[in-house]
Amino acid sequence: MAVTIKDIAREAGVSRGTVDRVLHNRTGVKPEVAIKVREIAERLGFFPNKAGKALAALKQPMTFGCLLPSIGNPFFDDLIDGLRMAERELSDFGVSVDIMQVKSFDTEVHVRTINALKEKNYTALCITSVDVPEVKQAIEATIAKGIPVVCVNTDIPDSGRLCYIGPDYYHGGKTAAGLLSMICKEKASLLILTGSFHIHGHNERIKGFLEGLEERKLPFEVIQTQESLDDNEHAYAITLEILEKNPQINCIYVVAAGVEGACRAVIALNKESSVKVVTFDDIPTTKMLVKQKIISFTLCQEPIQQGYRAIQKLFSYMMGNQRTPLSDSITNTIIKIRENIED
Amino acid sequence: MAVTIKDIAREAGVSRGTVDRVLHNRTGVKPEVAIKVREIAERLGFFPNKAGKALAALKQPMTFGCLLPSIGNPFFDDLIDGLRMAERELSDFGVSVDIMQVKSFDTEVHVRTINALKEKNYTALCITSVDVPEVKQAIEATIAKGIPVVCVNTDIPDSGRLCYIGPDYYHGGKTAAGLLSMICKEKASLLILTGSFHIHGHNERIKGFLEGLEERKLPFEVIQTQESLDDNEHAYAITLEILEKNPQINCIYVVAAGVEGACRAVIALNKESSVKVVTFDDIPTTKMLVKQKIISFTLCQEPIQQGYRAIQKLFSYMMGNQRTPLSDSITNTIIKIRENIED
DNA sequence: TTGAAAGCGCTAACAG
DNA sequence: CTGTTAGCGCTTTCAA
Repeated sequence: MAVTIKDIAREAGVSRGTVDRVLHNRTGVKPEVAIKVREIAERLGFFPNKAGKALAALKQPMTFGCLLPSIGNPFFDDLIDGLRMAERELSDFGVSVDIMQVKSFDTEVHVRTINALKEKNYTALCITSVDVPEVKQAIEATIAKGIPVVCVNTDIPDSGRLCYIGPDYYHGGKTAAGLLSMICKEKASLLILTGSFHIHGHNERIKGFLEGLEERKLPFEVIQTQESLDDNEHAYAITLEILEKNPQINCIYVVAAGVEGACRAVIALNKESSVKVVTFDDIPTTKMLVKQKIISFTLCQEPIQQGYRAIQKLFSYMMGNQRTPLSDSITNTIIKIRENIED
Repeated sequence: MAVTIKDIAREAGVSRGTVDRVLHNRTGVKPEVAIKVREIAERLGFFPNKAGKALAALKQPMTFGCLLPSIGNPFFDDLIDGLRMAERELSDFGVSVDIMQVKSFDTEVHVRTINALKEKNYTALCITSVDVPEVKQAIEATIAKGIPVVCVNTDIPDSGRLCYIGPDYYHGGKTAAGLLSMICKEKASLLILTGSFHIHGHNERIKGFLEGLEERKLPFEVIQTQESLDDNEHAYAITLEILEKNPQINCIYVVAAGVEGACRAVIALNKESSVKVVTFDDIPTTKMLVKQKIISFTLCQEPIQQGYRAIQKLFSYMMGNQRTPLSDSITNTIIKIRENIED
């Protein structure tokens, strides 16, 4: 049986209450007693029991607030599933999760929402936002109020956030390049479809991709790089136009949303077999297109894990002594082809 | 706050002890009272609180016994990491894990070990063994003694095991075929290296592979299928010989261990660029060979998850009412190439 | 500055 | 057949 707070109390000749006070760095303990208790705890290798702690914590249940730019973006469905899964698993420990969904990555909307969440006195926040100064400030203010924040899916460095949980976008791009150069024997003439030139993750995916192609020594030429603005109709229109004007294009690299639109253009031009499409994530339409072999492969980022781990991390942080910093959690780059797309 | 046993007791006008008895189907409760309590529990949507349960359970700690044919097989290192990870996470709930490692899949050794584990009165067992009648009987005897069993990595159906946690071998083979047909433009002349013709999983990987190639319409010819007996030296020798005799071979499909040996032969014959090697799992030597591009890709089966989930499943089964059967947990087929092999 | 006690939800042992 | 009680480990409150 592990060592308990009682053991420490007995050993130190004090009461359990005093030990608890010391262990939580609360005031009102004679310094010499505190030192002695700490020494004994250390020596005995004390580690607080989760079950006992959780049970006592039930009296002060915790609620985590989330901000997700998920409206109209099916990618987040899986991430939300992960959040809910963690909530379910931790509900017996008094945890609940509130999700605030917004549409788009508009800075003003995000700042307003973060401030609203701050006022609601959540135990902690879990957010997916944009790396701009205004948002950073809103996060700093939240943390200053004593509400810890984690970033999920998109990092906002230097904001004071506890940690980042999400993919390594650069690495995803590089993996795309690796696989493409395995399936592509001729020179690659590329159409790159990004979501927005202002989103860091999208840029990283392009950078990793191009550097990866060079590393693999696949000859290539970027014919054009365009923004889809995460909109299928727009993606369809520009893909159609560019493919028509540049018949030499044999590969489309879709960095963000707009996958279905781009593929629709490929199909409309009867280029399913001459143009390879490489994408990210596996929202339902993407899955279908992989199964139909319109998309050669798609790279996923474990969205369920992202949601799940974010909540688990916050929980363990709140349950811990709140002084141990959390480490980042980078999700894997998962290659999906027709055969394993339904995994 | 969720509904507790106390709420039910009050509502039913009985004591907490009685409610507990009913909920655990223990004897000594007047049938009509039992019915009433059950009805109220149902109506209130009662679900026992994990933390409370765990705390009480500390008085009767549980120990799970494991059997793994892991000696000399680095694949199991990751699986063991998963077991230990779960043990660590659940240690506060009184869980500990004993691992019994054996060498090889020898039936007699396995039966003897299972019987030994049975006598040690573990709370439950978690085993990787062979699907043969003798082992099946040993498992049945263990279960008859009241010790539940789960199968990890390799299923033993109809043995009464609670559930299977591991890969879908057939599906792994099919995925290998899918990817191979994407990177291979000419007819595939195959050397298939299996571990043993008597291991079901290995056969499934071959079956899935061949059927997958047909589905993808990649022309192919199996030049030879040989047993490596999971031994690198043996794999080296036969690969060397077969490659020399059949220079048309352009693809080696390694279903089990012996990867390093097979690759050594490819290197010895300077065939790194003319022969594609496709393997399973990512033990250290395999990782290295993927990085060196000797192996085109390797298919992994989430070994850490296998160990982790096995223990978690046993725990939740023992903590639950022990009447809800466990569902199988099929791990994903993870494609790894040079770029994501270190994920 | 400290100790004692109550209680989180559940289980088990003991009385009746 | 059923109620009472004690206790798992920890936190918090009240009292001293």
